[in-house]
Amino acid sequence: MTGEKSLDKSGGVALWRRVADDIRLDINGGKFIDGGKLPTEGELAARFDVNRHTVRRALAVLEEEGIVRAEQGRGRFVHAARRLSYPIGRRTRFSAGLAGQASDVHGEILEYRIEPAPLPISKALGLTPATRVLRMESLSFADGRPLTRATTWTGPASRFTSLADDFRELGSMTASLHRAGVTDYTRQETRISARYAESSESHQMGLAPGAVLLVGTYVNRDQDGVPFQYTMTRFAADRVELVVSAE
Amino acid sequence: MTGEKSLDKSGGVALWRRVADDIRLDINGGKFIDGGKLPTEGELAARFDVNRHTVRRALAVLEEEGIVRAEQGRGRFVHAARRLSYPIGRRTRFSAGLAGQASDVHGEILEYRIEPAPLPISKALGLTPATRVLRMESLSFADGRPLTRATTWTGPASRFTSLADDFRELGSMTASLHRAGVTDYTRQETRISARYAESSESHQMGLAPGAVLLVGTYVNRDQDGVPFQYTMTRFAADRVELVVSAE
DNA sequence: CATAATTTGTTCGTATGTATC
DNA sequence: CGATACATACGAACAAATTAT
Repeated sequence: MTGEKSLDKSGGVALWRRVADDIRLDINGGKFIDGGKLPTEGELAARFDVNRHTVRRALAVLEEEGIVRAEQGRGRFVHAARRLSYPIGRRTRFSAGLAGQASDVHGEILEYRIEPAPLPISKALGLTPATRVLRMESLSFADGRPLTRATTWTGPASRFTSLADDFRELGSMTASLHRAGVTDYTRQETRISARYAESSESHQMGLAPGAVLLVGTYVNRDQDGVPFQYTMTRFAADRVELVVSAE
Repeated sequence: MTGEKSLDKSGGVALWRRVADDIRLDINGGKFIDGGKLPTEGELAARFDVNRHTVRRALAVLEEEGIVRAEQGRGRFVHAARRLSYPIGRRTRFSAGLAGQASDVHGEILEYRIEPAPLPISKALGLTPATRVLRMESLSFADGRPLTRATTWTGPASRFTSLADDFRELGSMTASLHRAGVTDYTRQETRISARYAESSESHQMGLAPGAVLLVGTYVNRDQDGVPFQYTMTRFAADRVELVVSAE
């Protein structure tokens, strides 16, 4: 047996929430076979040293998320969703990277606007401050589930007048960029951090409040080495892992 | 201005905790200049639409963490700790990667044990199941603050009998491996995920309960291409970001 | 088939923590 | 600093569905 799982004093997070997070970690970490049976409420209550009600509340969360299914008199059963592997590299393309892992992959624009570039963006793209750029807020889905929430600054705006419309029409960033004369693009480096989701983000991605996000930021350069796009992509950490491959 | 910051119904996380997390995100995200003045309690209460007591409790947490400093009658001031950049690549070496960012970098072994390799480990290292390997639990520090918490399986054990002792003596994994005949090593790929810290992890790393961890897992191969080491490293997400560079 | 044991589902009550005013 | 309303956590008891004997 794995032994006791003791949880110490709160820190502002409810006990049922910590129990739910812990069980979810075990499920996603493969400690229960998919389709297998979860320990009973009583066993879990004993293991975490909490009341059965607290365990039930935690399990209710996981049922709402669809990773646990309860059957009266029989027990609870695991329905683990496989985590997708998202490749990070010099020539990463969104849909190509997920090929073979999900059958339906598509994107959706939430909002787009032409506006002066914020200072860090204009600096990263080598533009004079306040040059106008296209900011796009978008969601991507894999098999119907939200996978990423991205903010993309593309500029200067004069070079990418129809990018948003093209993306809406074609559903592919690579194809839309091609229309704007970007025949090829690469990224120099990707910075990866992690943090809690803000409430708007968890709402848009259908995540529990305070879910964990992987955040990747990078600059794309065109075939001539000119930086033209700054992207911040938030990944739902319980649905995807990032894979860095040496080339 | 960004407008209202509305926080929706709890989800098991106390309001003061969500306000604290939100302000910390803003500080770490660079929305307040280091050394600059934070909005007054009243302004923050209005912005988050909460009671002033709630803001005070949130700020008390941030003061305890040392990223906010209160001064009687003047206000509160930001003391943002710069996030370290940890390079991820084929030839990553721990201390070398942080050179120039932190003056004091060192490691510490919490525990080590020779034991049969768990199935995923033996598989990744190409060993027959249950071959004995050396498991090491370690912490690393940068400028006195815990930065990573790693679990390393090195095997087969017969090849690395004195690795733990050497590491304790030399304080360097690269140097210790050299003694065991590993003159050079590289990693093929790194998988990056993120999750909440378990209570033992947040305790060992001196983090708030439920803090966010970046988790990197990778396999190292020696100069002959033989996999000999499987590592899982947990990074405190608010102290470090990972940087993937194209080579 | 009958009954007991197991497991989830529900309803009380009580004490404490959280958040506002 | 209280007074108030609501969420959180525990404990005990019982009902309903399923499985084992």
